[in-house]
Amino acid sequence: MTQRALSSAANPAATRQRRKEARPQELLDAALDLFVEKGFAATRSEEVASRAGVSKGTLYLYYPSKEELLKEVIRHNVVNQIAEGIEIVRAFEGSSAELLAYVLRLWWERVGETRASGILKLMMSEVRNFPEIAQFWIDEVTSPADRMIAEIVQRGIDSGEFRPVHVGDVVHALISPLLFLVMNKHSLGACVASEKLDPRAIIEAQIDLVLNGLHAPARAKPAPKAKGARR
Amino acid sequence: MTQRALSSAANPAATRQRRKEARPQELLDAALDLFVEKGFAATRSEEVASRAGVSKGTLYLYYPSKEELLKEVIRHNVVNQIAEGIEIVRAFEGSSAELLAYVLRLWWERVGETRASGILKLMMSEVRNFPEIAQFWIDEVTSPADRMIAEIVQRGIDSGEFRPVHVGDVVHALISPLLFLVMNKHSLGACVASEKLDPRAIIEAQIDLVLNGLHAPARAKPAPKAKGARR
DNA sequence: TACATTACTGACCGCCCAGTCAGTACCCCG
DNA sequence: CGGGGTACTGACTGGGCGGTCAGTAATGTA
Repeated sequence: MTQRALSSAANPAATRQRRKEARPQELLDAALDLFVEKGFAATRSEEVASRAGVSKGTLYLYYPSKEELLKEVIRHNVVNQIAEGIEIVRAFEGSSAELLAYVLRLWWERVGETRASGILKLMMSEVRNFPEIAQFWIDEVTSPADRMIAEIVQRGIDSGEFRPVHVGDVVHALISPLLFLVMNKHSLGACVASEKLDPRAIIEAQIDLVLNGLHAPARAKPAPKAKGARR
Repeated sequence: MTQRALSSAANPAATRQRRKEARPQELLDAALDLFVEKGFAATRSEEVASRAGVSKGTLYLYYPSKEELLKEVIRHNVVNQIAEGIEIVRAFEGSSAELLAYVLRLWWERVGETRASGILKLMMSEVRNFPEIAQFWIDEVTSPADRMIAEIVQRGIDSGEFRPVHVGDVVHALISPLLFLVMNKHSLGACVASEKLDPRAIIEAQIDLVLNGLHAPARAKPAPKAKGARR
């Protein structure tokens, strides 16, 4: 996907090319990388163009402003992921514990390890300057995702597989290490080699730990008490 | 026109004041708030000055450049916190489980709830543009903190209170929800009221969950569950 | 080969902002 | 009360960057 951009940037005598179809995607890719790495405000639009192998003028042929480019980067990288993931999960058959483990691993494979993970850092860093994006993000990403995890946990409680914890809080406990890994990958981990973590291992440990913490005492089916009650 | 009205020290008098001693701190506070809110690159130095109740020229009397101001903001807000926290923890007497719970609550109280939490977001967002800061941060913050938590967990394992998990991974499981809360507080949570979380509740849930996940099988020595997670 | 179409270029414009410095006014000391 | 030291100001500058557009060259057509 970025080969073309890299080659034309590296190739000194590259002749000018007309590739109307490929430009938007290449520009989005370049913009995502740079916005994640340097931040939106610190990235010059000419850099984006240059990394995509075009001139600044061409960038503005496809996107009316730098800000609109940012929004398109976010929209474009989010849209496909979510619904697709939810569908995969719905099709899963097995215990709630297995499903939770499956979801975490799947998410890391499909998001954490890919360039899409950069979107998360981008959001964290920049939302406050673009409030409209915040609402979009909640509606399209966090709410659906939270709801999906919550359903799994709730099902586990109902079936007696898990003890009756507060569902919302467990959702956060499950999600936060994934975000932690992503943030690390795009901040400290990208600066200092010694800070590189082993994501797979951490995720497996988290699965192990939380499933142990959720597991209902093995004796009776209904769990002993409503410890999770709050609010 | 109304620069002075924004002053935190809040004397509406239009007369210019000479307060050499107080300026540096006020400038650092203003800078921290704005850098966290808008990002380093997107914050104009005149805004910082104005929020601190001085003119831009005064800012440059105390800090030689915007970048140096950023570094000073980070240094200043980090130095005190760490060593102090470690000392408090060393003085604690009690089971490892109690100590872990204590540390999480203490951290939230001393960092998560205070303006110091903004430093975390600032780091995540900006380190990649300031590699020197990354090393400083690791040496002064993440390494000591990780080591401290790891020691507690290790002690718990040695004493048979916890099952023999991989220490490093558990440290991440413990830390990540705190970071999650902080990042939320300074990004989505600061934009959309509906995204506001209940940090205390989430921390209590995390404590409950992880301690359950860590708990060694009850066969041999440890006393029955110490689940009294209440304040 | 000649022409029409249009994807692409890059020099240019005007605004914005980090950083400066000659001047201002506060405060203290006599 | 006057005068000197200095904390503070804000107009100014120089460079940089978002955004534009007249021009250029690649491609399609005949």
